[in-house]
Amino acid sequence: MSFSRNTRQRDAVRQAFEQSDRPLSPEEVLSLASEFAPGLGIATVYRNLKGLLAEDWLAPVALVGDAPRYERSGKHHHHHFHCSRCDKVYELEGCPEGINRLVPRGFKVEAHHLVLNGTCRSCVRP
Amino acid sequence: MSFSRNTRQRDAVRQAFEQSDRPLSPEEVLSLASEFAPGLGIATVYRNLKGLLAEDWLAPVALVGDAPRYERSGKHHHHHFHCSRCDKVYELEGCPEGINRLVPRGFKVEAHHLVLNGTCRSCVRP
DNA sequence: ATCTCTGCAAATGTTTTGCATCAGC
DNA sequence: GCTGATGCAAAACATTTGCAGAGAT
Repeated sequence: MSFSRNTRQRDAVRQAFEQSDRPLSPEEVLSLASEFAPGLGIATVYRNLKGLLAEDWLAPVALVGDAPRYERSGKHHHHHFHCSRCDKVYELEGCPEGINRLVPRGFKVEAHHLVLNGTCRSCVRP
Repeated sequence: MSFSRNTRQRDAVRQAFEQSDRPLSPEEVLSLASEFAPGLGIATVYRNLKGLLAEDWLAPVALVGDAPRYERSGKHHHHHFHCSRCDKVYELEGCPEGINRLVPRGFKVEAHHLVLNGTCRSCVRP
């Protein structure tokens, strides 16, 4: 095992996520974290994303037809809403019942991811 | 509007999906469809995937930490299980209750996607 | 005969890696 | 001072596009 050093850049990436209430793409992380660590490079963003995913500080969010986003893990359990008009991703509270009923015998479930697609409030009434 | 011609290659791509009971990646499509259309190029696969998505013959499946897959749309409503050991994607019957309860007021839901992650039966007992 | 589709190769866009240097510890 | 982390540039992938020629209608 190796330790991770606490660099200015890694802190900046973490801050980007702490300050944001929605999942971020690598480019968004670069632009947000650059304020705290000027000169930050995209390669460093990717390296830190990978590291923070490995230590489970971040979790990936998969979206249909769009690049993956990342968000702080360890929050309370929640799901997502992906607006097809503005592409924003919102967090949803709660979790539907009966997910375990879908699991075939012999399969072992460790996690689940639910994404609702549609139009968000801002886009419905502009 | 323009019409799509019925080429050997397009048929081959469609056949790949008809013969498969699970979502496919572009590379998998290339290798399966090549049997019906020798010499098939990856660019043609991508062009046909795009076309078949546009005419709603195919639907994309987003996976956490893995490239997107595609499957025939128009099947009965179902969800997916993604095995983190062998990376296969299975179809699940049924749909959990109460998804609409998660939707904030003013949001309009058009679709939802649920993916369970874990270990499939073949990988649990090898 | 027309005009779309194909294969190839080049172009793009995204993510990863090699390497010299920098900076935490 | 040691060693992991960074920035840059190049490399590796994945996907898209331009173009000349093949093939569907």
